Amino acid sequence: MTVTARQVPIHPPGPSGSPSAANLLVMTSSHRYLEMAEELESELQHVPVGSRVPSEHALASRFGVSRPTARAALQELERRLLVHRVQGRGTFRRGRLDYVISPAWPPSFSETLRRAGGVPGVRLISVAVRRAVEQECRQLALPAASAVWSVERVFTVNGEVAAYATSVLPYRALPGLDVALTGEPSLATALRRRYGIAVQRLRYRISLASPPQVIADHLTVDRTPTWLAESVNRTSHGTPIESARTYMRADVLNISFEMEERTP
Amino acid sequence: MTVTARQVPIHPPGPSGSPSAANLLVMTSSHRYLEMAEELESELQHVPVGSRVPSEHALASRFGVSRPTARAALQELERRLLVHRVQGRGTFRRGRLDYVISPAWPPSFSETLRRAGGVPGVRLISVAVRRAVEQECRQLALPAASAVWSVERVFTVNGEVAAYATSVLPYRALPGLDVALTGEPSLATALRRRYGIAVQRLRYRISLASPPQVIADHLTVDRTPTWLAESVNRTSHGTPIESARTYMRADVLNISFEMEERTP
DNA sequence: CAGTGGTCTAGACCACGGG
DNA sequence: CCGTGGTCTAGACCACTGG
Repeated sequence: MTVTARQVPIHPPGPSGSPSAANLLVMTSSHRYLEMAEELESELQHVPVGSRVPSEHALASRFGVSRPTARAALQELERRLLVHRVQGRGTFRRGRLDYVISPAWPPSFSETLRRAGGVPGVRLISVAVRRAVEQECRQLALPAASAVWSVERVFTVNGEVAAYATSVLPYRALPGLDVALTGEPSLATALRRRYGIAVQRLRYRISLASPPQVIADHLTVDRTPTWLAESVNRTSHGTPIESARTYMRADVLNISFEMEERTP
Repeated sequence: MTVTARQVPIHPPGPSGSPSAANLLVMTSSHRYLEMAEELESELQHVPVGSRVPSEHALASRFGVSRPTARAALQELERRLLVHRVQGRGTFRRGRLDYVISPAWPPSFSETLRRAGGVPGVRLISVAVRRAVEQECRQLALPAASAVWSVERVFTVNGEVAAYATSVLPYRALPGLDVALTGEPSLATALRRRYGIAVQRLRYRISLASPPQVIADHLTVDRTPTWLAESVNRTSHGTPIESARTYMRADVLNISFEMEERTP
């Protein structure tokens, strides 16, 4: 059985207009900016990441439309995650990195990014001690209201902000974590070097969410949806050691989440 | 909820404005549509899903802005997945369903949706037999160029199109699948009733992608990014039985992907 | 300083849905 | 039929980046 190739009725059959050409013009003229987007998208296929894309003004005159229309076309390409726009600088070809999460690989942002061919960076925003809330105690298998480290970090890839994470770790088990982190902002590395702990994934849950304003500011984006990963990591002995919430820009990273093969 | 309320500042703050007040106006007036979006977002928190949201025209007069500006505010809310707009009908509050994928649960779209509190529907688009490409043979553990069923389906939730899937299954193992599916569009149910096969997840990979135009048409959306799930299911004996590619609307479903707990 | 994108106006016509 | 959202124009001013 085939797909039937449903006959689509002609669109607005203009008043006795000339046959096909007229129909084509009518159809197209009401979606001019989408046509432009299609045309530009196909041209962009062969353009290297980071290249400059013509300006709104240039496109307006090339396609013979007003600037708002040319702008709409570029915004459409931005929604499709194909380009990246910066006020005062221009529009540029964008490429996303494939960030693969798998139970088989260690839970390090930097490691995962390097694997994807990116140059990772970490910036420590804050380290603080506070009492854990109920959910955090449950996830880390701690007594109620235990003291925990709260670590706030921003991650970059190829110089661009890509993610924001808040991690919560048990305080007693990790004395001097604040000092350890100021010299070595990679949490996985700090845990290994300072405490001999090799972290592994325990739980991971990912979804798509519109970030709160505060976090959107850290990510230097508007509040369009981003990845939200909620994770718990453990030591090689099975003890939960870190609970994290990570927001990741969907226009920079294409998260690809792989499920472990079940042993049959 | 009444309209107006909020005293809206006078618009064009003419030259020689008053000092600090003027500064405030300048700051705000350059992000008027975002201010509107913030205000509307907070109002929308308490609005039930499906409710009508004021029209562009109404908002323009309420906030004292032009229609394009009011429109920009509503589009911002749409990007944040808070509202849903239909030409000729209006703007409505949107709610996403939490679609949870976990190795522990059976790989049935309908089942998963019911679990999330939605009313699922399936529409069969096509069933066909063809030769498998190399990758499909590998995933299904079949000899090269084996015959396979290719099944195309569209899924709805609460009457709205939510997903589009193409499944590939071995032909020899499933005689008469086309007939079985015309009466029972749920693949999991058909496999169980007709062949006594209980499918389970084997592999699952999820990411975010801009769908091809053909699939965007099936989903009745523009080409904004959607979820793309690539999955392989197996029988209870471990034999791969289905390989699928599923596009799911991110504005309808919030996919939440859970990793199995590793046995320590 | 020129060029870029970001915002905004005040209109216009169209396609669509429902009464 | 009217009201909705979808598209478009031809301008305007602003904020930001870079040389």
